[in-house]
Amino acid sequence: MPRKTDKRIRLIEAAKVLIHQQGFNLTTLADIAQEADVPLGNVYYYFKTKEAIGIAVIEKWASEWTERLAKWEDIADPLARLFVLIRHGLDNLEMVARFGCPIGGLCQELGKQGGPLADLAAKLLHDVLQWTEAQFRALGFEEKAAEYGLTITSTIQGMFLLTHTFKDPKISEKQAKGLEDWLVKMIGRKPEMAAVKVEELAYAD
Amino acid sequence: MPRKTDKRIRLIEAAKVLIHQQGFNLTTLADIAQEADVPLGNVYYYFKTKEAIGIAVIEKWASEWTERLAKWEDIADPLARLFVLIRHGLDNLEMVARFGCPIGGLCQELGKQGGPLADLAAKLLHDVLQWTEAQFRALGFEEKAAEYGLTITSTIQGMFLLTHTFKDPKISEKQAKGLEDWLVKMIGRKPEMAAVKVEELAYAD
DNA sequence: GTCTATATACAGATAGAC
DNA sequence: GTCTATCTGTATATAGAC
Repeated sequence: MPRKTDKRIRLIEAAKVLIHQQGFNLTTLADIAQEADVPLGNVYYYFKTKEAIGIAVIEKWASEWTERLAKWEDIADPLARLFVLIRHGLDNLEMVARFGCPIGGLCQELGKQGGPLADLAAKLLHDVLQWTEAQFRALGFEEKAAEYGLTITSTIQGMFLLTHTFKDPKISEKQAKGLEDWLVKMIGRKPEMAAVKVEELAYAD
Repeated sequence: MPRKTDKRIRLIEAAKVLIHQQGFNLTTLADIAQEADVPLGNVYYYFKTKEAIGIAVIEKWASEWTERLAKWEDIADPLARLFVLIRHGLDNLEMVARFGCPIGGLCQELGKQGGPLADLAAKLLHDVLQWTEAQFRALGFEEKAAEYGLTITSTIQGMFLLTHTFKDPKISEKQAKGLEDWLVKMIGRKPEMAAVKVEELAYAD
């Protein structure tokens, strides 16, 4: 039996996909309504404005990532956690090649416009950045944690942008390998990946 | 005496600025016409469609960068050339913090849409990428030139995205320093910057 | 070449019957 | 809660006088 929030969820999911694929400004409410199989006029019962849908979509990304990052905290080795983050980015490279990084795309597009959407999008990336910093602190880096966290996050975003621009997943594969090598060399050991369970690597749906 | 192409040039310049600041899709022909001080209807005498303006703007960026990269070829030391590229990116950090990297922004936004605009935007980044690869080859790297070129270009794009997202020029400053340190360590020496003339560092207008 | 007026299309948003 | 019909604004693009 469809619950009260059923259509709302379908609308958010449809908007999440379409905004990733087309960008926020090019995605119309009619697009979203059609993809969610909801009549256009009915959309406004669930969301007062287009911006409200944008907010809901970004909050959906935020909750997914909060959950994902929290789950990875179960991994014993902080270095292995960083490896899992990097490898997670390699799971959907075909998507990244076609449409770019969902988070990076939102930050780029909405960052220019300012307002609540820009702030929320920035918070998405900020959460990831903070998490990476925390891993470096757990590895014993106090002073350099912020810099290294920035390097990881920035490198991943850079490789995604080039992967998207040149439609070439190999770019991310090569750059990710380089990033892992950098980590191993800097920490002085390899990650304890044996203890990482498969479920913790799976892409949450 | 205003030449035949005077308005055309004003329109391209206005579009170049506005598209950087607002993105391509959010920039209207009315915006561009007003900024260039040209009546809206007259715009269509110079450009048949909005896409045609987009093409002209990207070609303008392309010619600027072609000239800039060619000028930097005059620098004797290829390592110094790479340093000049990195430091060029630090010249307009307030702009980058507000509106992101012009090239990266175009690649991100237009890459999703496909078509001629996406291809032309990708070529912008491709030209820079190729140039960086050439510098590594000039430094004696044959096999690794492609990988290192990718690393430089990708790192710069990543730091610009985070600088824009968090509105913090310090991010680029710190990451650029890290990139320079990586280069110095890898090449095994510092760049010959003494021979780099001030004019070669100046931002072409 | 220039510019006003306007055609056309479609976006976000609302009214109101059901 | 749902959905059709529609309002209103605005974007791209064109027509045609000057």
